Amino acid sequence: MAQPASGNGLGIDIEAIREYVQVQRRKHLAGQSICHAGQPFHAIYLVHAGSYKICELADDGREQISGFRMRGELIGVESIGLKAYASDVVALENSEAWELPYPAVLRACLHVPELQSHLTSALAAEIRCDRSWMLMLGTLAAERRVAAFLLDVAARYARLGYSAKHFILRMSRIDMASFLALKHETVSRALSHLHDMSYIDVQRREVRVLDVDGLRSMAGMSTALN
Amino acid sequence: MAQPASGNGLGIDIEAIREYVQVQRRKHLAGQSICHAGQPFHAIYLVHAGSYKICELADDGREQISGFRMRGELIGVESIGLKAYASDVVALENSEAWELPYPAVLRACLHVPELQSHLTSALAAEIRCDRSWMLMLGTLAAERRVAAFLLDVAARYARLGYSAKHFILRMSRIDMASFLALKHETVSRALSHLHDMSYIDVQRREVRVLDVDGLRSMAGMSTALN
DNA sequence: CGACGCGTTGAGCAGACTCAATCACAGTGG
DNA sequence: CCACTGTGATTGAGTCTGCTCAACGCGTCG
Repeated sequence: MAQPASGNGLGIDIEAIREYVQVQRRKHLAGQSICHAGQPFHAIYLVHAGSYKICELADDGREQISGFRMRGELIGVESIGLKAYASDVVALENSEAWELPYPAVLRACLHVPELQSHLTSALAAEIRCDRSWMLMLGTLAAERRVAAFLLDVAARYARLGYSAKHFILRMSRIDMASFLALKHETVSRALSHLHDMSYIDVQRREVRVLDVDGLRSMAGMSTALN
Repeated sequence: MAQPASGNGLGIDIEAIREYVQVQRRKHLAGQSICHAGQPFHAIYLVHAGSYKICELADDGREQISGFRMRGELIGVESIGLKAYASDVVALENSEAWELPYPAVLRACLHVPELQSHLTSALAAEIRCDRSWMLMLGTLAAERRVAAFLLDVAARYARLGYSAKHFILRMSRIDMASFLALKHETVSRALSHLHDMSYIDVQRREVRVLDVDGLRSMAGMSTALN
């Protein structure tokens, strides 16, 4: 049911909607934004390469990363129904996202009923993913959150066909910390400690997972499933 | 953009879909559940009276309240696309929710295109609401979270036509604490302190707001807007 | 090379937690 | 009617996790 979760598993079938939606390929250099909070909302995006971070902003300047997106995941869906985007989205590395103008997507839904239920399911999956992280952040201590985060990243790389045991973190410690509601020093210490306990091997952004079950038990996930 | 937020403002127009969807009124006594995580998903619900809490569950027994719902708000949308409900939903008092069988809702969307965009917007609003709380929980100290929570409750009562200055909290300190990722003693102390500072008057579950702007500035919300 | 951003590590502090006692209140049964 | 019980709320005292402040190392880039 719950599970680690992040992004939406269900990929939109691009080919099925090409007929109705004019898809634009948008490239972004590391640090460039897809959209800023407050800018007119006109499209959602499907990540095609690289990765992005989503940043929530408060009136008084507080801000927090609410998630990271990689290939096959949607961006901007939380702004549906609004006049303007609700958050900033920034490329973590040189990346590419496909722009799907939202009015066209809505029109396509009328012609392709499965698309409608796909979109709805994707939105619901996004909610479950957020809720799952709220649970993590609300109930796990710092080190356990970091363990859960690593497992999530690993699972997402695995889904894309990359190694779940050896990967490069695309985001800085500060971004990780912001997402996990911690300070970057705490994240750093947690990683060092996981290293000391031989759960992982970590050098800067390069991570090697040595003991998946160890990490899983820290993150409060049954080692049996998955 | 962000704002306090909770539930989805947009009420589904029941009359417009009565023709396609067989709506059942379901009453629940305090403590009774609408649904349990793992039970087959078949319907979403619209709260008609009373209030409910939504509870997320982890494999290892951890659990957390992820939100509260009152009149006009939807329940169960996060389970769309799944075979089974993702969370438990429990009535906080004697309440009533209208059951909308999901397959029928989907079918109705084909006949009433506005319903489709309404539903999508409602899901997106739910995501924004969750993100807004993630930001609160991730960036505000305990007392400020409690202040933000009170303002949110007040705003929701106001929207229903009740007083925003004097209301009864329907949930226990433990439920509030769970939602705010705190311990119930901390919530209790925070409320007492807000009382000491004359921002509120609180006796058990009865709350009187004495200084809205004071609370707003604590919660990091501009006092100008709204 | 020097500057800067990022990451790591240490020492001390403080906010939130834990444990525990007490109080208020509703429900129950003698 | 009141003692008894159980749950929820409040408050206190002491502890500890994660934060703050600060120094330092590494790597990149101008």
